[in-house]
Amino acid sequence: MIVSSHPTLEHSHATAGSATQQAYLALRRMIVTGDLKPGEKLKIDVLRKRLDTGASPIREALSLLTSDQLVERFDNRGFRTAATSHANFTEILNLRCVLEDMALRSSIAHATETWEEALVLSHHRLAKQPRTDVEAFETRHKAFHMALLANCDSPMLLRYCGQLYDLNIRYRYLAGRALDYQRRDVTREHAGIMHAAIDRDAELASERLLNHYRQTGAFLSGLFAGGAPGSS
Amino acid sequence: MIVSSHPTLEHSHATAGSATQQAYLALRRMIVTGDLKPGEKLKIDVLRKRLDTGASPIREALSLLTSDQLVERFDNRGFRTAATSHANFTEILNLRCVLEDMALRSSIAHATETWEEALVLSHHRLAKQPRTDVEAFETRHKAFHMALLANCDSPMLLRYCGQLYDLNIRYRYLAGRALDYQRRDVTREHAGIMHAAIDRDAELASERLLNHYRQTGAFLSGLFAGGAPGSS
DNA sequence: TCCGTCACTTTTCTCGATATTTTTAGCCCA
DNA sequence: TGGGCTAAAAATATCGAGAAAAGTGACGGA
Repeated sequence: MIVSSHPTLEHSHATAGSATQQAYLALRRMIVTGDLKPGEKLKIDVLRKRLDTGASPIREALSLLTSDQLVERFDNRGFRTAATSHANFTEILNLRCVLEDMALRSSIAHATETWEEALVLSHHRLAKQPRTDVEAFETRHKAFHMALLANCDSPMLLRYCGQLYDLNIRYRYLAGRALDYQRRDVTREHAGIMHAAIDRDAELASERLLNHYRQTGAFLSGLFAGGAPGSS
Repeated sequence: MIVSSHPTLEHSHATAGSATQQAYLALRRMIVTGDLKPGEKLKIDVLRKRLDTGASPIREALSLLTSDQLVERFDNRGFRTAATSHANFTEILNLRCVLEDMALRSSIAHATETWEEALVLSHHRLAKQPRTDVEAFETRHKAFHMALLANCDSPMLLRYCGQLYDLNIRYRYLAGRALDYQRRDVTREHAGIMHAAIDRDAELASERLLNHYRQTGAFLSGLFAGGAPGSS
């Protein structure tokens, strides 16, 4: 169901998979949710004990996380989580706006009934999910946003969007519940985007989507001035 | 000097580095140049013997190559090189056009003398490099194109451009010397792009750059019809 | 006081062996 | 003949120990 940014993992909350896979998922979540802080050194041994697995799976998982730009690797000097900064946040926001705009328009251009129905479904699930369970909410939130783009004809573009989504969500976690959720009626915004998409109105849908992002973006960006998230 | 698409490797033709690093570079080149064919199964043991190293470095190198979308990983089912297809080629071309357009404009907008000089230098090196040594030529060709974008203010965007460049060059290698170099005066095209950039004429530079890409693109695309490269 | 050097500690990286999973091939039975 | 089961083979994935590299801090000379 849930589109992962990485071709390797298919299951959303699967029981097992290889040790590497489990480590990958665990580490990924730890980084995205801020459990592992930006720029933090990732010592193999520490992680090995924490996740109760061997060094090889950890090492391989970290290498894979490199794809997602959540981890950086330094030859003979180990791994660390990607740093955060205001500039980086802005970059992500800008790239998302450009790429998601493309993807959304393409998605709408190729609209099918199946896509439309999947979109409605993901929206329903999102609307029904209470905000109390933050992780569950974020999972569905991503699922909804990816469902919007899912019908686009470019898997690579989709992959980039997924990646950028996760990088962005990381900043949301870092900002903490500061922005939970400002004063906006986000639910209404989602519905608005979805309806425009269903009506095949690419122009309107895109406008609403980008607005959606830019508002959260501006808010988060403001927090930086206040010195909230970020390492450097 | 040479901007690598991967933060890990700094040296262009360094002597050593870790075994993983060496494997990464070797495998990368093998895939890009078509020595390892698209969609090919990558058996650890075979590669281990071929590169005369352990299984761990191979494994880790392959995981890293995942970042570059040159390798795909399947849990418990090993690795294979990324497949090629006409659709994929088109995707890459389109993404490149959008992203390089952004990057180039940004690069020009932030133009400095240092950047300008580095650009001129890379162009000179490219012009001086005879086409007989294909790999050396391609290295400088990439260096030139990246130099154009290098001054853009978004490292992530740059990274994507570098990745896409390599994915594209792979198709060129696959097409073989079929397009070496059609009937165009590519050298003149490069000079044209560079001069527009130096003149800070973003509009013209971008137009020339995209034209440059689209022409090669159209040509390569034509080869697909003739059933030249690609696996599926 | 400052800088370079050396030995020591910590951490990363690599190897070879073993465990687990997938794939293949053979076989039986409808 | 063909589908499904089982055993053997092949490949992947994992572990634990040892080698190599980077980091640390004390000592000695200018």
